[in-house]
Amino acid sequence: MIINDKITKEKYNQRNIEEWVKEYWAKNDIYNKIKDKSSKSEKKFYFLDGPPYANANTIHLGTLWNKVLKDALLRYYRMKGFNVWDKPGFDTHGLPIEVMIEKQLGSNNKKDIIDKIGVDNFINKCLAFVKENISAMTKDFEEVGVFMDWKNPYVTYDDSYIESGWYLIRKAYEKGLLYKGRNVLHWCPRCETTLADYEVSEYRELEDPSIYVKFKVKNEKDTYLLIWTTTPWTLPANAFVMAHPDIDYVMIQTGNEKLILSKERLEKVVEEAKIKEYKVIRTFKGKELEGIEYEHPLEDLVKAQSELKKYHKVVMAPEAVVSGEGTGLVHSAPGHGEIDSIIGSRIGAPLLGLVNDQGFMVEDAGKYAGLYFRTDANNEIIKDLKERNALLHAGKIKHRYPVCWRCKTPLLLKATDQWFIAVTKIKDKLVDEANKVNWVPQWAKDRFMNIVGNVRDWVISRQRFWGVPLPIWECEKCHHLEVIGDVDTIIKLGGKKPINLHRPWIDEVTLKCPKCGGEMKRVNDVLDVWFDSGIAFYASLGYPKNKELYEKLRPADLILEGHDQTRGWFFSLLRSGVIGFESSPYKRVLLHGFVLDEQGREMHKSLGNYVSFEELMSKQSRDVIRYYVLQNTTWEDLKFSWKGMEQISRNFTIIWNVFSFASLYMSLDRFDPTKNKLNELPLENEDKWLISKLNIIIRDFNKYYSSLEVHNAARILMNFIIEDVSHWYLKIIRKRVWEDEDTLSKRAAYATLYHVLKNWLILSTPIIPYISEYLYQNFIKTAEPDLPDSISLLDIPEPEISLINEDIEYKMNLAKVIVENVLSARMKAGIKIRLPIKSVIISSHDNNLKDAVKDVMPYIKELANVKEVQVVGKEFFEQAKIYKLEPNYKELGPSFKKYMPIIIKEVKDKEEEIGSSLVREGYYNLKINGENIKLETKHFKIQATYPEWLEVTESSIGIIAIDKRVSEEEYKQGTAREIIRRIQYMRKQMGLSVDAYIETWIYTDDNEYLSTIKSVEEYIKNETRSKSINYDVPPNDSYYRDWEVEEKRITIGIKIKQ
RNA sequence: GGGCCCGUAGCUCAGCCUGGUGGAGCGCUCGGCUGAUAACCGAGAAGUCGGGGGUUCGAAUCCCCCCGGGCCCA
Repeated sequence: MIINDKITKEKYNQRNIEEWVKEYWAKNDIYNKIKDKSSKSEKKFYFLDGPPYANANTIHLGTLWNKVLKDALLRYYRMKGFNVWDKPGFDTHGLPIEVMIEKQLGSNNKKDIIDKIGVDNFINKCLAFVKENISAMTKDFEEVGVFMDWKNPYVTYDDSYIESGWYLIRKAYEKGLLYKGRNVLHWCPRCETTLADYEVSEYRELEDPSIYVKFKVKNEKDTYLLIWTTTPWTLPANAFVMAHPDIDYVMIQTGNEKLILSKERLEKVVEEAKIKEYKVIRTFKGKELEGIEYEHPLEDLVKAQSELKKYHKVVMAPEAVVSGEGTGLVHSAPGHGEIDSIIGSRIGAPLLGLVNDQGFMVEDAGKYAGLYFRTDANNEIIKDLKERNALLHAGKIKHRYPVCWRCKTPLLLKATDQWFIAVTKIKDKLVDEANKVNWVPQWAKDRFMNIVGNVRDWVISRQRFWGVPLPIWECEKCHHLEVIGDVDTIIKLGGKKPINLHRPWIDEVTLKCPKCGGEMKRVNDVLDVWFDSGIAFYASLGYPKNKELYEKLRPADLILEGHDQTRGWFFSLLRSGVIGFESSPYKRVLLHGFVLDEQGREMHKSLGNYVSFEELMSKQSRDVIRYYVLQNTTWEDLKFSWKGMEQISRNFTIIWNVFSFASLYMSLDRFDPTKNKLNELPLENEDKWLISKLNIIIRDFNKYYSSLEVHNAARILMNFIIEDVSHWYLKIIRKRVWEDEDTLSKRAAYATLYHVLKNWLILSTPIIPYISEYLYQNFIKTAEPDLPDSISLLDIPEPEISLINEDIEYKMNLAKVIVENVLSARMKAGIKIRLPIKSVIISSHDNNLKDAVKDVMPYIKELANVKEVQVVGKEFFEQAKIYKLEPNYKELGPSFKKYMPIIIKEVKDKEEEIGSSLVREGYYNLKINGENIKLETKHFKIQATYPEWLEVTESSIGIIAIDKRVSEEEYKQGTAREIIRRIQYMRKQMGLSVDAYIETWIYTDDNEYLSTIKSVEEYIKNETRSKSINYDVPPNDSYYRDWEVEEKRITIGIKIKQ
């Protein structure tokens, strides 16, 4: 079929295009057609989607980038003939969602959930909330053209998913990795749950007491250990004092008391405590303090102290003593400090905590029982210390203090019983498996290996509700434990399958103890939410219920997420993979960056720099957004800029114009691509050149995709259509295309352009699928109706290496250089392009130039308006008078190394002499310290001043000059072009179609000028499709206007000629 | 405090691996072109290549230290 002119007639509007395409895809079920095609392939491609957290009803720009990048890759792999697994996922459990629902329901703590709201009600609310969010987020993803299996996403709240989770816990148990332990961990007293290390991510500037407390040394009169703390509430749980064996300590006398503290801190402490007079009695190493016993100032007020008393000694703990703060003596409460607990267990001190789950002091805290830790307990303790003369000084300190990442409540450290997986035991295997993974970019691997090398045991239990229930049942009688791997086992052990595997329903399931026959109840905890997404690699495929699918697809061929997921998802996947399957669940990882604001700061609603998905979509079109995020270097952060997108949107106009140009002329000439095959037509050099370029693009595009450099693929794609096709090729073929007659040359140009545009469109599909589908449907497919229903059903082309033509590349590049230089010389000389240049003179070191120029003459003629090009020997420019030299360090350096500074100086001093010798002889002998140094032309860039009639420019190929002298003949032609341009302009103003014929009137009272015009009448007639030219005042019914051309007044009139 | 990434023109970024006179696009000023023109071409202004030190005849590039931003951890 012939090409129609739909694209030409249409006014370009990207948004309308996208709406049309969106509708087209929906109506014609394109996604499923693509899936059908892809699923027939034997080449598997298991892509695993990192599930976004379903806690909002819209997506962030980062999430958008994430999915668009995934889409750009999946579309590519499908078009490469892979059977692509594209199930998206959503992460749905966890504390953040619980907290949001709590806020919604006005709950303040766990007790409210249990007593007022009801756990079943609460869970149902959480479920409804995430379901709504999932459908809203899905809509957003679809809105930017993400083709994934949205009808069948995996969601972590599904019973089947939960059961898959149990499988891993059971596996860990079977391998002896699951254990219950008592550890000091961060605890949120509002959420009443422990937080894993990585959840302690938020800090606030908070004010705390900063107190210096005196611990009396036993059996020494008026002698005290001086300790410093910002957490007075931990003092009741004090067990011992830590000191550094190698640093210097001092004993000072102040008043009638002796204080012991570190030498380094003495000055600071004295100043802060406002001690006026003191004397250093003795200086000694910390080692000497080891074993010194002390009396705790609150001993009698705290019940627990009767137990802790026996540990009241100074213990050596270099790892716990920071030299820059405090007093060098650190009070230690093993139940409330991480390092404290480690040192404590070394000396056998118990992990005794005195704060309950809600943050209040417990019974064992004696006098302080019932007080909230950071407020009332602190105050009361400080008061008592003061009364007992145990307080040297009480000040305030503002410091970064960890708060709960969801509810912002200040955290505390507290010893609790939790379930762990002993990841440290499988560290070697983790490292081995991690090493097999291919990372893009490379450096991400170093980062990851560093993380893997520092693993700690994984606290999997959380004391919450909305999560995968921990599948552990304990016998009330004999304390036997059963770790359940699936629902069948529940039934086998006498339990009933609940209507839903979540709490509270699962809590009601009791089992019969196989050991003693007693009743077994489930441990109340749920699993860390990181557990959920970490098992996605098999759980999203229904394993182990359905073993086949995972066995077929494993391992994932590609995962890709933001660089924050290095420690997050990438790591938890690996961990689960090794625990459950002894192998890494993925082969390849691609990192992408974050979306930051224009200044490179994080986007926050509170900072006012936040751009929402909605705002973005209301201001920009989908393809522009897609291209904008995809062209950014994938693993670097994206500084979001409206202007940047605006720029890209302008490039889209050019894309459109290219197709519009093609459609205009091809339709006018009734060009049929199916009947005009590229290999049957006589291609001109420029055609061969463009096809060569195209094949380079195809080659590189595939290369970039295979190394996951989508940004480079996107960049070369745009660069090609703009620079090579629009700016260069279309300009060159204009003359051929304007021909009225049906020539083979014209057809060759059309066939070339059609071939290139079609292939370009196919390549661009994964990146900008809307415009490419639209142009495919309305430009390609109208001409080739037998093609499939969507451009996405075509294959990504393979490069035809034999068509990559270096010779033509070289020549075309030569033409570009010459044209650019001629234009530049014209500019300097003030000669308009309409005025032909008689002669261009080139002197080059390139010996092939003379022949090459012949081949590219047409381009130079056409684009630079030049009559002839002379390639001359370098002697031609010897007429020049003055030579200026610029050293070419790249050449000079390697040749002369150490002599460089002297050479540079000599060259400056004897510039003209050296210059003219270089030009005339080709070399110059420079004597330095009696040594002869031969300078050659290649060592310098030579500049010269030339005669008046020459305008000279320098280029990479040599000297390019134009002859500025304008003869009669050139003047005539220039005049013709002046007139032509104005007539063309008027034609356009009138809205005439390009092939319409006109009648033309030209009137001027300058007779000399008129005769010039008359002498080029034929040329003007031809170019403007004028049937005749009348040298008279235009009639009133013509379209006419006055012009001033080179200071001459002229009236031109035109009228359509039927 | 530690690990990794980033810092180049007013803006967005390439160049860095493999050292050789600092680039592109946009924006600005001036000039030109014109039958795909919201396009295009040319010229100009604009840079301590984050700062300092080192290696080298020569450093944006390699090495060390520091500063700012990001991510992850402590």
